Amino acid sequence: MISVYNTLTRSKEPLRPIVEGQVSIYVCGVTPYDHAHIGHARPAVVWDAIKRHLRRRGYVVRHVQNFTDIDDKLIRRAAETGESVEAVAARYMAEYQEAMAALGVIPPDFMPRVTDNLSAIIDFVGQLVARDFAYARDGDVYFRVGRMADYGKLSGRDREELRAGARVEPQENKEDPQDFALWKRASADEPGWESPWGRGRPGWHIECSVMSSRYLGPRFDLHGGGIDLVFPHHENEIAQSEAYYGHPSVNVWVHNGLVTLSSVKMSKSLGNGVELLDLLRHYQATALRTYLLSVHYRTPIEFSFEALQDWQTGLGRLQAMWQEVQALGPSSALVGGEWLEDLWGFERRFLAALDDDFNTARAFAECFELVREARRVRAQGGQAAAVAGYLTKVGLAAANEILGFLAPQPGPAADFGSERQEVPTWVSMLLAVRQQARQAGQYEWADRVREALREAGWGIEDGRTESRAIPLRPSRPTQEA
RNA sequence: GGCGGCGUAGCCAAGCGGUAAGGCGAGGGUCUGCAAAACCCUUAUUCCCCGGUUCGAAUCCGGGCGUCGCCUCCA
Repeated sequence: MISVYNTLTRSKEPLRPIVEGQVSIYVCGVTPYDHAHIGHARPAVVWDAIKRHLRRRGYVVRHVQNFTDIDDKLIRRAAETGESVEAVAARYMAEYQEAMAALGVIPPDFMPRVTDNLSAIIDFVGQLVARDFAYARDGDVYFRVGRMADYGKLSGRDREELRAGARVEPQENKEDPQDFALWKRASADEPGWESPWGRGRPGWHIECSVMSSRYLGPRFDLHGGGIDLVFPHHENEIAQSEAYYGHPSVNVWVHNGLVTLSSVKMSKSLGNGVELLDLLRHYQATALRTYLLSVHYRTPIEFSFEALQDWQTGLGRLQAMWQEVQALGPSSALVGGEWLEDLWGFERRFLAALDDDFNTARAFAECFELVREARRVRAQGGQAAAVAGYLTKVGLAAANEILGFLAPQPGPAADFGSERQEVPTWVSMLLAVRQQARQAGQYEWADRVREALREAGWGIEDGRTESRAIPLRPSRPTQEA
């Protein structure tokens, strides 16, 4: 039984799909007006893991994630660069998808865009107006929040408090400061679509109500997004959809914690090393992906290069074990002991962790314990080692199906660990001479060469029979002052 | 000011009523000419503070303090 934390009820609930054996998911996507950054990757990676786990548990999953390809920020950006809104959106949508592919994210089954859903949006708004849930004023259309008695139920606000706190500047045209725009009049130089209320564009919230129901039906199982979207976005979405359908649309509201960036002086201006394509140049794609899964999805992550680096280091142990066992096959040896049951039980424990509100942090802990136990048994050698190795391979493969920490993903980022940087001739020649010196016992000279190479950016590892040169690189992007 | 999180070893982080997962780091060890790499072992009598409930609390309740998010565009 899978349990999921529902923001609406503030408790974990058993997952009870509307249609037996199927799970429908809608996740709020991005507005492609700037580079994709680490914060955008979290919901994508988290939902990717959730989806893979649901599939592993036998559900047929239908997953929709939108692009908000028309909005004020996009219009502003287009004005700055002198491009069309479509061109700006297309560029950043492509970048986003490139980054997601590198992170091993299975694309959603549908990625609807607002601009492809205009007539449905206009119809939806028209219905709300016709039924008095909304009103038009000078080409704008507003939702009448006062019509919804339980407005505020998701975010735990009540209308009186909202009014008292009223930071919402009363807009001239609104009947009530809490009313929000379903449709916004477009000025002559802005993109717009013809509608019964004149030329305009959709408000921010309406798209999700329309597209979720269009692709998943008037009721669906899970609605995701960042915790920052709870108010006003999801609150308003609930108001619209429930006004339209007369019943709740969403079974379970699932919100991921944010990636906060205070330590890297994050602002919307970016350019500080947290852009995904930039990060992917300096860290393993698998490390970046799983760093976001190393913490429970509802816990906020205070991003730091150090924490990411530490995680990558630890992940290397899992990857090293995989390298060691991936060629092993089943054994005919009949061996066993307590360790056999431990290794055998891995997948059960791993999946149980994920059943519990998708606890990827605990799932990873199981992986590390699997590897440690396997190391212990393998150190003893013999048939037990072969059997333990094979079981570990099976376990890691199963875990990797969901968490995705092994296969380096194709993409702009060469995988840090697997990349074979070309060793220059002068280095290999020096290494060869040094090897002879070592065999002759001239260690003092050999040590000096090692030191000199280190300063030149090459680390030397002396093995039993040969020495290797490893490129030393900065482990993270240099930060601008 | 209102609403919602969070505060667990040097750092990151699970656990959310039954007696502290996991990772990094650190210390010790195996291997090695040494070093590195790799691997093994060790590393919180205790969970921000003060009260309370309970046979029993990191976990529940009340009150503080700190911190983050939202209330305006944000994943």
